[in-house]
Amino acid sequence: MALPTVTITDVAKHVGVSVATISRYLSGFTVRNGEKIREAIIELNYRPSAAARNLKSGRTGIIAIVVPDITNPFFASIVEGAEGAVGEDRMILLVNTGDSRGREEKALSQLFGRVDGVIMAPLTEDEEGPSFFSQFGLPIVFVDRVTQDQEKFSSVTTDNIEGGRLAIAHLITQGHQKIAMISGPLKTTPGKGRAAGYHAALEQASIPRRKDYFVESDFSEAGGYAAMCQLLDMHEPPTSVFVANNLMTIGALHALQDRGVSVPSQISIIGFDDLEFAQLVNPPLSVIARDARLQGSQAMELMIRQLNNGVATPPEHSIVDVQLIERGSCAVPRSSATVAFSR
Amino acid sequence: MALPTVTITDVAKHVGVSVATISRYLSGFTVRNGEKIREAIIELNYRPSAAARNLKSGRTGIIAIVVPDITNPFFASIVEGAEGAVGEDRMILLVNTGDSRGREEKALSQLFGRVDGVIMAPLTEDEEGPSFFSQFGLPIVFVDRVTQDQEKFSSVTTDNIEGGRLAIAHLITQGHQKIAMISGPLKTTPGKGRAAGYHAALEQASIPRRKDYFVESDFSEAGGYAAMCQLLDMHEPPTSVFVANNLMTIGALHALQDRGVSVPSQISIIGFDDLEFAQLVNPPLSVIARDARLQGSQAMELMIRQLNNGVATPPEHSIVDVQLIERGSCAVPRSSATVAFSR
DNA sequence: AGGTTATCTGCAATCGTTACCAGTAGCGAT
DNA sequence: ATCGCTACTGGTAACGATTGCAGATAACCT
Repeated sequence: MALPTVTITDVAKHVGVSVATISRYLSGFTVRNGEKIREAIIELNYRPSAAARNLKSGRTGIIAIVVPDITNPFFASIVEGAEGAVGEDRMILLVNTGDSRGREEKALSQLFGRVDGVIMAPLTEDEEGPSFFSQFGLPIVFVDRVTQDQEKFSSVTTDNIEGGRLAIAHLITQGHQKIAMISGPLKTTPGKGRAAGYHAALEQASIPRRKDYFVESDFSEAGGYAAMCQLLDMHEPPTSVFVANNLMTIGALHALQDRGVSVPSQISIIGFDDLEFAQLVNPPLSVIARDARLQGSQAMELMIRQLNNGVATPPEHSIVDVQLIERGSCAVPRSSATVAFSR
Repeated sequence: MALPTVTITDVAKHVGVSVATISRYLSGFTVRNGEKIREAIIELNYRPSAAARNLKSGRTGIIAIVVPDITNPFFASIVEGAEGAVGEDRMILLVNTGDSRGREEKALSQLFGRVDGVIMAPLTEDEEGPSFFSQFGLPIVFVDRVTQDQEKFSSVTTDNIEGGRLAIAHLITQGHQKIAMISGPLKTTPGKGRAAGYHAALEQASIPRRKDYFVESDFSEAGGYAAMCQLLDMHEPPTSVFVANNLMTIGALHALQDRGVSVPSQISIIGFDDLEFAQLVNPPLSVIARDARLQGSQAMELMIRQLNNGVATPPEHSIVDVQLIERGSCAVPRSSATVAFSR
């Protein structure tokens, strides 16, 4: 290992031609000593320096994906989808910002010059004025969440409002009136959208809005746990809860388990984002699902199109569908009478 | 966007000094016009070209992580752990090989020159002779799985044998005699190790080995499903099953659910690798757990140490512990009489 | 054989940055 | 004024590859 790095010059010397010829051979031109060169490359174990190529061409062949949390199955699926669509001659650089705004900014600035473009789920979208991203100088495709730079950058989002509506409509159909929501942060696109769907569906059914049935949390498991506890501790707890993402759903289910509250006989639960194990939970979890992998691959396709067409390409906005998957965690409320849960 | 890229030369001209001075300013030396330079950099929005720096220095500041499947929570945790240990001045490039040997080799060759080192969970370890990796010319740290290049590359693995033994010992303690295993591929390190633990524990308890109770599968959910079906279809099915990884466990549970076999009253199940939701499954799943995040961070630490100390650093081998987490999917076998499961 | 293409070749410039080297300015001491 | 010292500066050669240009070679035709 660590043999003195072999360069194109070494190969040229070894064969007895100029570096230009080697370079041309490598880029597919027919060369007189092609066979000899091929052998020399193998013998010397020559690998072209990506760094030098990048410098010359200005392209890196790398696309960054910036996500807040790779252990969230949703983001993992996005990455997988993007990975599948990236093609032969490009690679993915993953950045996990760990829900830290600082890391996100730092990472982004470090990305410059290392990648040709960035696919990202930004942490917050409450940028004031001309956003940080617009000065970034690299193509960006937003996925799952968007900023105000709609007219500048492409995006692939979910029909969050419809998702929220579907969930609540499902609960209403089953006779629920006391419908709570454990929401994500309202300053994020999905947080806002799903909450809007919740409120819209309630309004449509003329169910009055109860402030205490709407808990804004943070899309984390711990947050979901705490929020569910808060709902259970109420004097007049809801008969059903819509939980706005997968991690909070896991937390909420843990809370219910710890409190010994049974689903769906005592309370109905519907989550957002399907999970590999949603069917194995007791009872199988009903969810609003969407195709995260598709979101990832679409984002990658938008990015590649943009890179190939040049900077003049106008941004595109794609929205993937949501669907209700009924499994059994939602049922007719046991009684319309107030039932307080024991601590 | 896409303004003509501003280089160090532009900054130099703008300030009226030489490029050398700008370069020195950037690397932290005190220069006469430091303040002016700072302003010019901001005004022109100058970002140093990573490509040029790479070419000059020979370092990229990027460490690759190559995993077979990023949607597997175990690998996602590894990545997260590594991400946390990577430090300020390095980044992670993720490669998802999708269980394809071809992609793995291709990716590896593309990685050359783009990264300073590779942390990887190799797909197969049955390399004959001097392995592919030894010619790779870049530092490698193997994680979870190792190749025969022990004396050449560092690794962070799990005590798989002990894990297998723990699982089986637990079942034996509860009175099981008909203990089956759904194993991973025997040509992989973890597959081999866990199977060895299984056999060792049986032998120690003087339980005769039954070939038909050992099913070699492929670490995938579908594989686990099929293997469990095979076991259930037996004339004399086992009373307990040790499933060698998380995805196969999910598959196996699905199979049991589809067949209406209840756990643990009809069959006991113990998995390998904890899952976020293991406690939410019905019944809560007992597993052999290990700290995947720790494995990731240790791998990254080994890599960084190696990069800092130079190539002469001897390889190190770290093994992380396993532990039994009892939750309730294992119980005393209902009866020692043969019970066949209906299809 | 001579002339005309069609291919292939080497030279050298270039990408943006860093590092070496020599040089100059500033400043206090002589 | 001169000297020596420090602290900074600019010019320039790399790093390894690609590419336009002009020249060389081969191929083809009459």
